[in-house]
Amino acid sequence: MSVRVRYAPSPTGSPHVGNIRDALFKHLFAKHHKGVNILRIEDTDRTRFIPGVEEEIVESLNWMGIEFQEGFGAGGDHGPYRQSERKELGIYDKWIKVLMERGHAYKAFETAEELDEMREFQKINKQNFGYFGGMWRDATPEQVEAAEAAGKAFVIRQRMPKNSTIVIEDAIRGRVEFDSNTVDDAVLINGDGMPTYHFAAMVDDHLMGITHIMRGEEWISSAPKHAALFDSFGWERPIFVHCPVINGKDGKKLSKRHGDTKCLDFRAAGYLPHTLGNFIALIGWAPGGDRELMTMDELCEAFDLGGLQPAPGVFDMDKLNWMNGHYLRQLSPSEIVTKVREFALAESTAEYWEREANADKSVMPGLLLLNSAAATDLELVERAVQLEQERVVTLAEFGEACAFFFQDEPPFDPKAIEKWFAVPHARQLLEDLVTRFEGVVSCTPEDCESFIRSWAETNAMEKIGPVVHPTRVAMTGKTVGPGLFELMAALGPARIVKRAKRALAQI
RNA sequence: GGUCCGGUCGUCUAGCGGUUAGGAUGCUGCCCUUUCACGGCGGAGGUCGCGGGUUCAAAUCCCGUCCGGACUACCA
Repeated sequence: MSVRVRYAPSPTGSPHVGNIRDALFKHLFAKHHKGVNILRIEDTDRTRFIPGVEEEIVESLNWMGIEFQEGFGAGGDHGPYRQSERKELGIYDKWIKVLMERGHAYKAFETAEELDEMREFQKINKQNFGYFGGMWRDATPEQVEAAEAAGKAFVIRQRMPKNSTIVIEDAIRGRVEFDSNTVDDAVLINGDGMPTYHFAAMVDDHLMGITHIMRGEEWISSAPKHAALFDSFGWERPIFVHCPVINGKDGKKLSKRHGDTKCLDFRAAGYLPHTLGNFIALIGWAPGGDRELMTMDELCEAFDLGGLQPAPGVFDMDKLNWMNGHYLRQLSPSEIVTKVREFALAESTAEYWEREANADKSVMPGLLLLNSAAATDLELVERAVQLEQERVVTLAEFGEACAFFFQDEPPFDPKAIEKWFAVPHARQLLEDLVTRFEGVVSCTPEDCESFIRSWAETNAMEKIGPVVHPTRVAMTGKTVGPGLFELMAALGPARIVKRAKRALAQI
């Protein structure tokens, strides 16, 4: 039988890296087995629905290259793939009726207040929390009829079997046993007639032929409810795969205080989708051996349940940065220029960098400058990008890193001036620089190098450092950056002269 | 309170009864070198949570214990 898995997000918030990793695992698993990955929207709780999130889910998934062969936005024979629509079609009504008829579900008429009281009582008396039958599990048909006749609101609860052991075979953890008496009677249909996750997801998983229920480990404790549901219907249980979650550096659940966690924020921050994918695939899963840097195809090829980790992992930004720098270095300058330009122009990029949290970083001006420079002098931009790509970690950094190439008057770092324009030979050096390149049409890195070296030699300098540094400050305003000769050649004689003259005014 | 899950360098992990416990990242030293990076070569960092067993032999198997986490909603 071919593998069928589903990614079933709830449109209550933009997907964070944990959600996306969940989706990635399913994509890899489905691809590996040439199976089907299904996208299903779990929007049964209308009160928590946030407009626009469905779009963000799709956008995140598309950006990451996570594919669906079936489901929301992809079509298929098991639709609709939005649970609210399935509810309208009466799918859940039909199946809850079956459950009721078989005695595996019952109506419960407690009010919210009564339930609160019950929980309070349980807490005070140190009893197990939860609804284990209440007033209605064993109510007589007459009592139920009377309550209905009185127009009381009700929910439909699962009648968990008593005094039995429910065994879950988890693909990662193996056999997990539960005493059914410790599992409460979950609400299957709420007071509005909407199915809850416990019911809708399991019915859909069966109807959609899901073979593996892959989900976060936070679901382990409700697995017995789900298993019991499948048993009650007489359906074959899918294989449960409870994946480890991703935590923040402090070992706690990922949240805003860990910085960016939304998938799309990583895009806006300048990370490559493949970096994020490769990186998060390795949290909670390993291909065995020492493999780390892998293409999407390699990940698909290598992915198996056996490599899944039982313990939660921590999201390590340092390693993400390293990996992004690595992949950035593998791109050609023209590929990078294209990416940076798209990146600079994307609305989400500006939105991200204008946020208060990023107010201290000036990223957009450089990005925009690079973009407009590319329109007039693509060659310069490509050379600039090529020279900077080995010292940059994200797309966002290219703007600022390359800025001095395109600025008419790149700002001087005061400390750089202090240090290198104060040397006794600075003036003469810059004047000679002007003389050498004035009126020259073009120059190669070799031309620049020979100028610097011979200048050092004729001025009896043992090393070229004292010649290079003042020149660098004159050319870029900074003390750090690409190799001087390459950078000068990219700038060209005209700019070299102009900048040398400008620097002379600073001495 | 209850149920369940988890535990190898700071972090991600390899390991599946016999290894000097390996790799990556981060930190760090050296080399390269015009700076910063990149790259190359080293180093520090793990009593495999702890305590018992089983075994000639345990990170690997068993038990206990501690610590961490999840769930315990008419949310997912």
